[in-house]
Amino acid sequence: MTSAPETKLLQTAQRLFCSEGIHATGVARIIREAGVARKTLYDKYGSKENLLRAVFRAEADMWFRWFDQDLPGTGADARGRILYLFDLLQHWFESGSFFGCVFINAVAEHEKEGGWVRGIALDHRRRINERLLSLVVEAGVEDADLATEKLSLVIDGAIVTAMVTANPSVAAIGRATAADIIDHALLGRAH
Amino acid sequence: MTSAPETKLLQTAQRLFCSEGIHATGVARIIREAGVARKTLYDKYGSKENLLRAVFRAEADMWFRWFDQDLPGTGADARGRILYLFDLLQHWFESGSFFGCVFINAVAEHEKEGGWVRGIALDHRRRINERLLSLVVEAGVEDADLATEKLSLVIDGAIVTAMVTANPSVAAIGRATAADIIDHALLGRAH
DNA sequence: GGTCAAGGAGACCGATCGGTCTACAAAAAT
DNA sequence: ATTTTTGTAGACCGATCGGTCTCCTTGACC
Repeated sequence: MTSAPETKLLQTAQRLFCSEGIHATGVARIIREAGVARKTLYDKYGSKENLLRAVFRAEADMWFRWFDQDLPGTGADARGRILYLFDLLQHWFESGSFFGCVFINAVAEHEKEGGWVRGIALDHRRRINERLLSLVVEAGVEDADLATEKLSLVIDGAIVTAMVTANPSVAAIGRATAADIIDHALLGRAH
Repeated sequence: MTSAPETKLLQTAQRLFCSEGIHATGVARIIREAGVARKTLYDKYGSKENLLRAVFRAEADMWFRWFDQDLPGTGADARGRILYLFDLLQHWFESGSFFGCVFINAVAEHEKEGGWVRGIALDHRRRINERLLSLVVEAGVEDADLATEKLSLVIDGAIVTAMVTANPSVAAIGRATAADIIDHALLGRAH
């Protein structure tokens, strides 16, 4: 059974927006590679912009699956789950369909002052950092807010570096850096 | 005295490519805001793509000024110079003309497989990491290659986070993370 | 003062953009 | 079996894209 046109469009757009860029991807190519009529795209999504919003939602869902299902499923302690997040990142980088984070990429190629895209990316970032923070707090870190900001920065750095270098193993660099951050913060507590 | 058309074009392109995106910036807007004739752009640069290459060169020059002039000018030791790099980053973020790294942004909005843009960004990255590595070695870090990769990742993370959040103080987060990395590595040596 | 290159203003080109619309086939619902 | 929905194929629209070209002005140089 072949997926519904709506799903096919979403998956094709997700792939093309990330691998080729959003502006560089015309609707003609999306519908051709999705094997779908032009009218169907506009019946389902109304505009290219709304299709992009759907891609945003899809990638956000991936992150929430990580936090709400995969991480708890490990049974590890908070520190272990934070580090396991980087294993999930590596898995993403290795998937063959990784060409950067669609939020970051979208901000990069849209107007940064007054545009709607940056607002959506900020929302996403805020929600991710909430989840991160609760892990950091559970790990018993001293200055949890600072450690969370550090980890968030490392995650973004790993994503961008993986996009530029096309080398999935940068996730391990991120993981080691995260360990430095956490262990330094835990040391500060003991002392 | 007003700058030469060539300079005006380069500065305008640098600003617009970063703040609005490369594909989203038409040559009509570049020449309008540069106050220059369309023909002049094509006399000087030949194409929009070549203008982008010139913008790449300009941003690379900024980094090399940092490494070859600003950092040695501090007179600090290697660890201090590495940390001072994040003060330079903060200065960049605060400049009002910061809208992300043009290399990263360009990769984000161009084809990632087989395109020429990613190659240029990789070259830039490699040259920056060379400079970083020599600082890390001078700092006396144990596994200098690993520490360099970590620092490079943190730099990219700071740049991207500053672009998305428009908050220059993330440079301080990056600086603190860099300190975690270096101190952890120096600790490993002592032990 | 005459010459000539540099640059501005803007018409113009083919291609492509996002988006709309019509015509028709397949399938689902009744 | 008939109606209604869903989707495809593709013509078509105005706008904009990057790039070329002509015409004209300006200012530096001899």
